[in-house]
Amino acid sequence: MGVTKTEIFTDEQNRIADLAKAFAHPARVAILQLLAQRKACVCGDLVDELPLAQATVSQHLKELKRIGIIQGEINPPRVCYCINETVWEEARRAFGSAFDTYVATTRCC
Amino acid sequence: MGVTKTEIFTDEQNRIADLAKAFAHPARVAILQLLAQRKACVCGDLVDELPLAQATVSQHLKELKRIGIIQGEINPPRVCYCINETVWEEARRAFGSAFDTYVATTRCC
DNA sequence: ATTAACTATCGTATTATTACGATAGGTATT
DNA sequence: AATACCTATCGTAATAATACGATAGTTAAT
Repeated sequence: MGVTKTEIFTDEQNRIADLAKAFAHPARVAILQLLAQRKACVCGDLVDELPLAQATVSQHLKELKRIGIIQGEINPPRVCYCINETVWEEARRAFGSAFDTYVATTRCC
Repeated sequence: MGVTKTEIFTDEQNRIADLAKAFAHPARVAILQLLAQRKACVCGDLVDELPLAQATVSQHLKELKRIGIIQGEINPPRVCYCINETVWEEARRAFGSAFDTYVATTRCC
């Protein structure tokens, strides 16, 4: 995304932006929905479910892992992915409180 | 962000991704925080608050307007921006139900 | 040992994003 | 009318993101 001067923003703002990136692509939304719905971890089944190349899915999984919202356990030759509950709750709270800062009082425009 | 095959995903998935983009950059998080906190609309004060060029702030505002989460009322020579309550609530519900689809039961990996 | 199956990574083409200076266009003030 | 002020847009450079084929590396099965 171009340059993004992260140093001029607070850690909280940068973290929220990063957590939002987890949901900022429909493929990642789909992956997170699949992982959230199935109690059992889906592994490479994700590739079958999504009309994307294996390399592309793997790339999205890598991004989600970087953010921390999912985790993978290597179980060769497969890898088992699942939601990282801690980060999931962190994201829930972060967005929750972000939305709560707006109290709909009087309109202005 | 490259190509993004939106046509292979559901409308809901694409909408969530779009709403997430509103928060997927720290500058936009900062803008939304300012607009949410102040009951009165901040206008070009945003440019003073953020250490970014006026053109850059305007570009972020345009993106937030495209998503619909903010709205601007032209009041020349100023423009008054504020949260669009409808879309704000839409986003709250969308993320809320997204997070609720995950019920922490048994771990798998 | 070969083969098959599953993933991650590399390389690369294409497109999107970010940032900013410069400019244009609007209104209010002088 | 000229000026000052505010904001949007244009043009552009730099960088990030998306997607995929090809390849490499792993383990299980033959």
